[in-house]
Amino acid sequence: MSPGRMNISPRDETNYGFVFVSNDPNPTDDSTLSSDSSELSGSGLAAEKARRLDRLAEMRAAGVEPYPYRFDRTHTLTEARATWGSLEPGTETEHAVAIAGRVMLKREQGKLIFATVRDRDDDIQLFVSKAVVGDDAFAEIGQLDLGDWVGVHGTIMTTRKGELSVKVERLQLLAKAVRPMPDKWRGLSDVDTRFRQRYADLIVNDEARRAFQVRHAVISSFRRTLAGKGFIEVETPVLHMEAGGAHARPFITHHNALDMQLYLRIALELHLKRLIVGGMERVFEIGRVFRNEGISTRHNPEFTMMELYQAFGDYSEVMDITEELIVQAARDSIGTTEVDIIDPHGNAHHCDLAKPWRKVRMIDLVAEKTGVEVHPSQPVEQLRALADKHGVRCEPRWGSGKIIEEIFEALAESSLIEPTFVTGHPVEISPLARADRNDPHLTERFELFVGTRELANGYSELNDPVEQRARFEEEQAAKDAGDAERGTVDEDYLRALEFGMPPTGGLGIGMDRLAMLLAGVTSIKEVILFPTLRPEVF
RNA sequence: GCCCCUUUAGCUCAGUCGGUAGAGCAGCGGACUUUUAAUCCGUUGGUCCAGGGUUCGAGCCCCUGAGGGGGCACCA
Repeated sequence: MSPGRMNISPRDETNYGFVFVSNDPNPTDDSTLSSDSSELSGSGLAAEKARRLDRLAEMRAAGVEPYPYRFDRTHTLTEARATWGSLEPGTETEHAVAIAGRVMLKREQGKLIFATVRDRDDDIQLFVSKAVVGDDAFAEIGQLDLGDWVGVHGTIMTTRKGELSVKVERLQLLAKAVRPMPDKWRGLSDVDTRFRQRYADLIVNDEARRAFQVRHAVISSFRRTLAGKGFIEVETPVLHMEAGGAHARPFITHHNALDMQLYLRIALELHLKRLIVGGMERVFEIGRVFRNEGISTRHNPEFTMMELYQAFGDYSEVMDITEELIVQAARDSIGTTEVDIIDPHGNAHHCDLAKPWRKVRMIDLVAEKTGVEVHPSQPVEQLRALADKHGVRCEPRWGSGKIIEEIFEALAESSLIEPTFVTGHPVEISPLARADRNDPHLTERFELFVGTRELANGYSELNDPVEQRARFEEEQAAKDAGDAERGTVDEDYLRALEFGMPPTGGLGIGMDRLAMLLAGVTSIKEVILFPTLRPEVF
């Protein structure tokens, strides 16, 4: 123990006392009556922080900066392990390295200290010998706390048991952790804390880090695949005058200078198609959209969509792209196309995503489940009766197409475990999709379901401005009749279509849900770093 | 919005019949020159989520509320 620990200067005491009091407004228990140093003898959170802050003060008093500005490392730990990971046990080398990371574990053993240091992708053991670093440095290293960031100069070695290690010659504190780490072995399991304090979750939970690595790999895979196909990545407005392109309630916000109500976007669709009108031919955007709806294991109010639009294509081509994007993302993120799909009941279904995906019309799935042929051209009373028979509640204003969708969702959706393209949605529920070339009541549309979750949605884009206006007017009429999620007439979008949009195939993929599938997690919060939560009470 | 579950030390968790709070880790003191969730000895640490109520006595029973989780509804 260094002399300074027991005998801090008055200035340090003042400093330390201020911090302590600010963190604990009520330090009036008996232990504080004797002296400041007695605050260091407890082991509550406040006392633990106080001890660590005290160490900071000692270091500063000794002229050592505990928060230096930079550290130049020669190797990441991944690189070090790749280079020397196969050394024989008991090897000493002359290879000098400089590595950096966070102290995760510490094992003091007499005149040796072993510590495990981790950087972003790997960890390595530090081997500290009193005989090598000297008494003073050994004592200082012994003062390190779990969680501290350190930079280390040393040589590569392996221990008798074969553990790759850096034999420390010089160790520098890069940043002091003044708050104790969560449990070193069991991590952090309280989900509230995990989501609110994601930093702590990432420090101690390998699974959390892995899920976000998968998410990153999926998104970068998409960018590569799309770049290879000649798609251009664009960014379109988040603040919208009209919240169009999907059926959803928007968030409302306000611009002060323009004194104008604005909506946060609920989809990327209408702006991207304007770019197809403008001749950009192949565009995509990976962007945040916002829907003012409930929160669940599958829904976060803000989530990430990838939408793409391809001129001269139709929905069948877009289905091919969908499959290619997702299969490649699986390879790039988890190294295989074999996944265990976890259904809402928690059962795992092994599945090879690389197998061709089933394509089935929505009306055929409904017929399969009910034994009755259905079609949007049928009278609404007939379909309402069918819905009643299967316990599906209908609202009076719903037409035949909407009722078919409701029956599909109630009866068929839960059986769609393996990747399935559900196609041929009724026109009524697809205001931006082009009518089927063989059936005016259906659209050339598909939704991809995996593990009963909807992952993607695409169609042959409606490019007839007259037809689009009529569809918008139906949406507006439904909205005026009280259906808050229906759309409005977007005059600027219609003007764009009037300039002429080439035949176009479009696609939207829910990136969060795809990341869930490939990461093998059952809650969307596991793939969103900072999910929406109620405010924490401090 | 509704229903169910949950909340105990910094972290992970026990807590029996209602009798006044425990363990492991972390921390602190000590031993140890090849450990690795190091080990061993000693030791500090509690607004039992909050507020009411019942009771001689509440972590435990009752009521209300809050956070979180799951489900339903809504949706992608």
